[in-house]
Amino acid sequence: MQIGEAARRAGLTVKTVRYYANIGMVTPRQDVDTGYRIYGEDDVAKLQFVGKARRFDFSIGECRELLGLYEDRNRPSREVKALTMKKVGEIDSRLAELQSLRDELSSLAASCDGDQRPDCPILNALSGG
Amino acid sequence: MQIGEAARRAGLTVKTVRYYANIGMVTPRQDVDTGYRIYGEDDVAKLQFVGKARRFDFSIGECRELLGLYEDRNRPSREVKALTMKKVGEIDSRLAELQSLRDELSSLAASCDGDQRPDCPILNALSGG
DNA sequence: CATAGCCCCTCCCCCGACTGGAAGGTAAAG
DNA sequence: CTTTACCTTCCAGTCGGGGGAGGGGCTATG
Repeated sequence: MQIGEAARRAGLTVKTVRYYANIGMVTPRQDVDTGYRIYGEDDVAKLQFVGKARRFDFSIGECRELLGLYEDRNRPSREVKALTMKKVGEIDSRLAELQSLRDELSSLAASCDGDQRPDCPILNALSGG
Repeated sequence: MQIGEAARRAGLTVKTVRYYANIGMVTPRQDVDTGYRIYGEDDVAKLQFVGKARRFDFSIGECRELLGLYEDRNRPSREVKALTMKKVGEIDSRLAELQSLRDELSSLAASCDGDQRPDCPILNALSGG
């Protein structure tokens, strides 16, 4: 199939799929005459795999790594699990960070009258060290 | 003072402070002879303001907006509160998104034995639509 | 006097992960 | 034959800076 259908079936944009081909992540066959990229079912599977991993916040490098493990029929699942757990840890950190940010901002908002007067605790807090 | 001290006192890198000068966010005086940027106390206050707002996940554009409100002695605090509430909403969305991501990933990891066998639920889940 | 160690400057390229658009080839339908 | 909908490559831009080259300048020490 052509890139358009492959992209549609993988839930990605054509631009993104072309980008993945360019960086050597998912490399389709190429029509010698037209220069069109030709995707097979296996390519679509890989695109779906990468798409989902990206939505799971894996970086391109990590996707490449996962894809390597995915394609290697003899890989130990230990490596995959380790990578996943590492990612979970990172998400936990980011969650904690965002949560404290949210609390701080929302208490600032609560302490602000939000009226016409120029005195605003939010700006005061921001301007204080 | 010179850019180095201003950056140190604002908790930013020199590169960042120079960048803020270039984009017109915090514009110091300039020594005619040496070309050095000269920062005053007011500039340091603005840098601190922007630095904290950035750590609060406000974008450069939003910082510019907040800084405008900060510098305008007659602005209604309503505008500031609205901007803050909007940001809190965005953080809430991102939190929910990250949380579901985390749950999905961690349950995948839990279902994976992590041994030598090539069968891995994580990869199976990723490759499934 | 030379050297070392800082501080400052501008300039340009680099990152990730794409996205947008220009300019042009290809294929199928009317 | 023309229109439409694909596809191609290539270049530039996004955001928020970071890295480093190449240069000027100040002070302190040998």
